[in-house]
Amino acid sequence: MFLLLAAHADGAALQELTADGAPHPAAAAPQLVDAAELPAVVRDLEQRRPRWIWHRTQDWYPALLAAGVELERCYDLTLSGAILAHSEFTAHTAYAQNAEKLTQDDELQPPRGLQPPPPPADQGALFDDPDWRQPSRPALEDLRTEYAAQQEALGQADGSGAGATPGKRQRLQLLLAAESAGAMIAAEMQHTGVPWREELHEQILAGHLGPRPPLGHRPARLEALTAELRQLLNSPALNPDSPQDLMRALHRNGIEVKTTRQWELKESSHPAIEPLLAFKKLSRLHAANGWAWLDAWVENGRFRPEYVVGGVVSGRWASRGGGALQIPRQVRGAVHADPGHKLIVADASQLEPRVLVALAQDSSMAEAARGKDLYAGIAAQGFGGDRAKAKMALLGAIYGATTGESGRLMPQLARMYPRAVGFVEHAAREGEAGRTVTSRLGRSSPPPSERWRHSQRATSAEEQRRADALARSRGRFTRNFVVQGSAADWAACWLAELRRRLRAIRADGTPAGELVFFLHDEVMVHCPDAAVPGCVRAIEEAAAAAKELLFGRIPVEFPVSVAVVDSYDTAK
DNA sequence: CTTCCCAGCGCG
DNA sequence: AAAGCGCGCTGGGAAG
Repeated sequence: MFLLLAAHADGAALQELTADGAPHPAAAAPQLVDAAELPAVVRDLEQRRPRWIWHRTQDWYPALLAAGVELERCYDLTLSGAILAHSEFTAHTAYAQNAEKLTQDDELQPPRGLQPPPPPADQGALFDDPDWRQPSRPALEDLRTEYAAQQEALGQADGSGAGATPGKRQRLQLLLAAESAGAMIAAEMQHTGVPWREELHEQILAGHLGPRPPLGHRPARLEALTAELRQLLNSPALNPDSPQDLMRALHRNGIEVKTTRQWELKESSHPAIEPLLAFKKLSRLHAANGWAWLDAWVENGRFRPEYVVGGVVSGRWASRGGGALQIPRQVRGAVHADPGHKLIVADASQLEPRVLVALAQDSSMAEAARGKDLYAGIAAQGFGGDRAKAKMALLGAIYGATTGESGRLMPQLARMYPRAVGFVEHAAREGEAGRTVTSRLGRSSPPPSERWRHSQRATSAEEQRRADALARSRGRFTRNFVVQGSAADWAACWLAELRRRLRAIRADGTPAGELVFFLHDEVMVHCPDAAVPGCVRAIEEAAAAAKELLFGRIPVEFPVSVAVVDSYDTAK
């Protein structure tokens, strides 16, 4: 069952659709629902297990969650439209070609059918009416047309799979489902929040920085380090937070650095370096995750960041506010399970290299990946057992390193694993030539900008040099995109499969854990003690399911390492 | 005064 | 040891 939900007057309009997006013949007229009644109506309809189709998950789901309504599945028209408009799998469709026309002038314009209605003609008179600049709320019929167009494009994605290998249409359909599920999970995780013990965070801060200072003042420990630095560098007014100021002071004292980055400072043995590095470390803690952060982002024992699904071109999530995807190790001790609960922290070990093995179907590297530690396997096969070397070589191949240690190791890696290295090299060539590359499930890299294409028509030698540098830079991007993007595909499926299993456990009436955090290749579940074993199993089964959804039955494992802990800092 | 960019560093 | 990918956030500092 497909139910389209659109904004209407002071509430919503609801319409049942067929699978291809036509109005369902049995219920031709949309149902109008008052905003106040909506949660109850939706809860009631959910019993028929529909797929909810809506413009943006963010517009509807948070309020429903706040009203206590959880839903099983949805179709997010904005996220799906963005994928379909750019995917190589649908590039030949009318949908993608129309989208391209519409976005030629403005990269950020949403797919057709999703633009907000133009403001009313007498907009000037409404200047102080807050309503006219509200975010887009497309009408039901526009959304229905858009859904039908997306389904048509999806149906035209060519190729069903060979044997057990999923074909392009299936993969793209899977990606849209996983992306939409991700949008629901993001809203649910924001609703639930990460369990965060403020008093533990404050203990960490006090231990490093001293007691909480008055507003606008440096904490005692930073004050003391500043005084010490001013003396050691003979600079009584030095502000060590200012790179320019600091650079001048360092130069006056014969410390000839080109930047003030920590690794460059470490080269010097001047007595001021040690307190300076200590200052930088603590200053960072204070500025990014200090008392002000705690005041702004943690409430009633929960950290509730906003996740931005589809916020990264590769398919990774981004976040807005609170730096949710950069929780430093220093403060992870404050992430603490409630009484009678555990945190289950699971991460996919060496995800990107393993994804590369599967993408390239490199059987030699698959052999090396049989054990828990892929890098050790590679080291044993050809780097004299030197794991660090093997790791640097492989990451260098994925990132496109050309110089330094990892650049030097590339030829050997290429001899050992011609298929895996050839795969990323091919992606790099495509990018250098201005073409697009695509993840396993069909998310494509953006085309080069007009400025980039223009640069490639260089005439002078100087222009040519710059053009080549830009081309290589884009090659590194597309090289990484196929791996990072496919890893994001895998992670999205892992997450969606895990959510499904946790819901199934809960539906039995058994207590189950809740997803509270997701970070590229890592999930955190907050779980009643009794539910831990079932939850761990769900995490592992979901990982196996994700592999099969992406690649079919192939002899490459994606092991997850699972830690059951009270506190996040003891997870790794 | 506000707005924008940079350097630096946190995460994967 | 210090290159190569993707992000967000902060304070400083320049530009408007």
